[in-house]
Amino acid sequence: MKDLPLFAQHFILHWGEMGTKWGINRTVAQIHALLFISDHPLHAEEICDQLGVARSNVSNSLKELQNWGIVKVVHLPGDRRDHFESIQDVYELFRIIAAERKKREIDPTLVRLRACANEVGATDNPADAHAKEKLESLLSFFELVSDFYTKMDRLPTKSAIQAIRMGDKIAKSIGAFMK
Amino acid sequence: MKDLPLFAQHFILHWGEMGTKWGINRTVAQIHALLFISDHPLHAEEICDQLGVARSNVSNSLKELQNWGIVKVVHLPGDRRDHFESIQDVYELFRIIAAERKKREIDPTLVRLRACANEVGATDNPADAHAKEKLESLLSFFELVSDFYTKMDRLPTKSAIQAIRMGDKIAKSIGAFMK
DNA sequence: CGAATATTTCTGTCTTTACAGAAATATAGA
DNA sequence: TCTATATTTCTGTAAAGACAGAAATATTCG
Repeated sequence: MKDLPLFAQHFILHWGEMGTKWGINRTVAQIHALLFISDHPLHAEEICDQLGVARSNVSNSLKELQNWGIVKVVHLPGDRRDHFESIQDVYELFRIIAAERKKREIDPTLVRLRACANEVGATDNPADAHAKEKLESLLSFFELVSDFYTKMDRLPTKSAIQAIRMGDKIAKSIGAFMK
Repeated sequence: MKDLPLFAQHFILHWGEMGTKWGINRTVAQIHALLFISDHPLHAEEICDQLGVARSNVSNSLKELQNWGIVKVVHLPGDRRDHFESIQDVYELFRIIAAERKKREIDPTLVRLRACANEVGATDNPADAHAKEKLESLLSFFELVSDFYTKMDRLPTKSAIQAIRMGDKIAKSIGAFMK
């Protein structure tokens, strides 16, 4: 890590810590940070040297990043080694991460909540009335979030960003309209 | 856990697994799930029995949930024991979670990115030009997200939900407007 | 104040995850 | 095909996190 400029070290370390708070392996996040700020694709050995982690660790972490779809393999002419580069566009990056998290976490939760709602609906025990209502409201919320995601994901980046920028004005006008 | 109806068991177990994927302790998430679907506040001993975890574990997990602000202590007349209840409104629940995550994760990242941007700005080494640009675009993105959060958080729940519901129409109209 | 009960903190164990180094496998060019 | 190089998988160890049970502390009521 000593070879890297100080600001890069700070960024990579912070990104690694952030990762752990979001259930992402520290090394995985650090490698991503390194690739993200790099102006050219790196091969595994370079990543080892820069971050001071074992070759195997880098190999597995890179596979993980490729599974997430935020790092790609590229080949350089006259070089047999795999080189790796991160998605460079920030919005695209988070769009992919959001899509992946939805697929892995929101969607299975929807399935589970629907199954639970079925189970509780079948028993129809009055003692479960409150729990039933709670699960249903939770399900509604996740469906709302899921639908919103789908809508936003269909939009081109520029429109989506614009919508985010104008979030308050839009929501305010809706609020006024509803009164 | 055997005392609980099957759907409740399934929900609690799933919620626990979800938690781990988001960097939240499994037991913490399970206790929250239990309190969320419960129609009355529970005391620590009841939580132990229902989930089959140690008293100390429950104690620490409850403290964690209180730190997040999604579980509150209540006292029942004629009972010395602390009783605990979860925020019951789903939107309010996720509003609080979002606020807390922003405070713990987005805000420190903003601070860090600004510091990095400063550091790289000071050196002004042409070799760092690309990294500088990357960090700046990342910073812009986080500032956008942060601002959006602040705007949305100021809105009453109903308006916010309405804005989410109408997300696609709004964004589409912006998109058309921009062309 | 003292006993009973409730709660937190401490300590050690167990489980899981992270990770290095070695071994095995795969790949490309000679 | 053989050799050099790249990559992945395997294996053991180390570190971190989760958690139970015990001990300590605090609280309430008689």
